[in-house]
Amino acid sequence: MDRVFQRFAEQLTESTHRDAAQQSMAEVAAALKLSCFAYLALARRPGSAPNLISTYPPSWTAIYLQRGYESVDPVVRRAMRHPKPFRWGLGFEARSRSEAERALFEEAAKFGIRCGFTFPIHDDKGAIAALSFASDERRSAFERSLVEHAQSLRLIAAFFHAHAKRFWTIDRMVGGVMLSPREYQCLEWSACGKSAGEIGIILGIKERTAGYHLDNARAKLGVSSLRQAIVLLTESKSRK
Amino acid sequence: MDRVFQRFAEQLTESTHRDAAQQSMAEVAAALKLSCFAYLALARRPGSAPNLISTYPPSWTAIYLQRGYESVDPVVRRAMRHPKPFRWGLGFEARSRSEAERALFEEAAKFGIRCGFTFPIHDDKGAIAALSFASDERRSAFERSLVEHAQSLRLIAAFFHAHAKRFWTIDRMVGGVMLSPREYQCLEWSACGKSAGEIGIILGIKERTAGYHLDNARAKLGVSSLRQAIVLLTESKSRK
DNA sequence: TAAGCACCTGTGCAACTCCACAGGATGTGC
DNA sequence: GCACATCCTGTGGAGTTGCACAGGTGCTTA
Repeated sequence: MDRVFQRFAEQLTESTHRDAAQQSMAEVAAALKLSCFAYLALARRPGSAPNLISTYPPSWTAIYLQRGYESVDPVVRRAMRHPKPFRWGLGFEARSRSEAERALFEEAAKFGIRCGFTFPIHDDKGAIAALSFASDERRSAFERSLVEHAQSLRLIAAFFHAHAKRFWTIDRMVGGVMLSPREYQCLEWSACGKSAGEIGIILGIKERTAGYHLDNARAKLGVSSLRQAIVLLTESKSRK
Repeated sequence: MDRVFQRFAEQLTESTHRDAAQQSMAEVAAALKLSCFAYLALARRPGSAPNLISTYPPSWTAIYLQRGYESVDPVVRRAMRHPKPFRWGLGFEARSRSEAERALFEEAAKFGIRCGFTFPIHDDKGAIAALSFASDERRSAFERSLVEHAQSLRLIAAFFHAHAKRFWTIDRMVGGVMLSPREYQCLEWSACGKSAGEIGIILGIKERTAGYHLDNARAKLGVSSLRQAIVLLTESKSRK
């Protein structure tokens, strides 16, 4: 079992994409006979989409994200309220559950997500996430494993969250400055070695326009060369 | 306790220097009443110095490293043999201990390092390290904490190792490739926006020579433009 | 001794960057 | 309506990069 955790630590630390992180957690879940897992990081801004890394059935996760089900998920509600781990199942919080929440649970059940155990994550920066392990029915191996490894899984949840949040490269904040969508895009392509002419072809604009956006990016970042701008871009990417 | 581990995960993941990593572990040790800790990563090549991150008394660790005591440390010997955690104290492995090993233990005792608990780390890549918590005498709080948190501490050891080994990355390793001193230097200046002519003036070489080194750096890194090379340089710097 | 590596330097030239000038359109907030 | 931000496009020219050719020295290792 310790080789499993050792391997998880290595893989997660070295993961630079969400697929690798997902794989590292999937291996832990398999070794502990925990079926499937879902790590859900709630958006900072209400109404924005959360971020998910999961081995739940893709047909279910696609629907969940598309319909914004995190807003009517009683597991999420509970996880937001308190960082203490909890069990859930079909009768979970039945008395305080809305009709929409009940419908969500019934729909998830059709995809084999009927019961589970969730580790809420409230980090120092105010972000809230949850790591859940789910199953289609209560199995003694599943339960035994959770009890036996509860403390380790809490640590694993914390580390997974600390790494996973770096994958949400969303905003265009570079060197403390916000670039426009086009400026950011052109700078990214330049960092890939593309010339203004090539960027123009890629984005369907003139070479001159691509150059214009790169000029703007340099000016905003207060640097005199694209190379310096690219350093700032790369640094901001690795900080997230 | 979970806030302690949560905080540790955040701090360790975000640490870019050994001081930050040391601080993250020191806080865990303090919270668990585990006195001081020492993470020792053995060198791959026999005879080379190990790497140490520790809150042991600096007067002791300086002597330990200077005299190469890892080669006569029975704790290290045991940790190299098997990844199972173990306790040690003044009578540790007395029967198989050499005179030099006995002397080492007695010397450490003078610095207040008399007993402890060690988590050996054997990673997938063959590297061997050990995380130890030590004390000047056996205290019930120390023992109780170790028993209670043994499993978490094993995970913590694995994660600490996965992160700490990044600090020993040899200089001038960029994108998995080792650049020559001059190549690295010229690339660093280029990343600051300096042209080959300017680099030549700075380093007291001809513009042509600076360009030659930059050409070599690009070739070694397998990229076609300096911009791409600078991305790799910046990434490798932020990973250290 | 020969080979490999790192460092040094010269030439030429097409493509590209950086900086400067100029023009336009659209959408948003006050 | 006006100001601002973003996006779009044209011109010119000096300086620089990327790629190619060529030469050399000194040190280390098998």
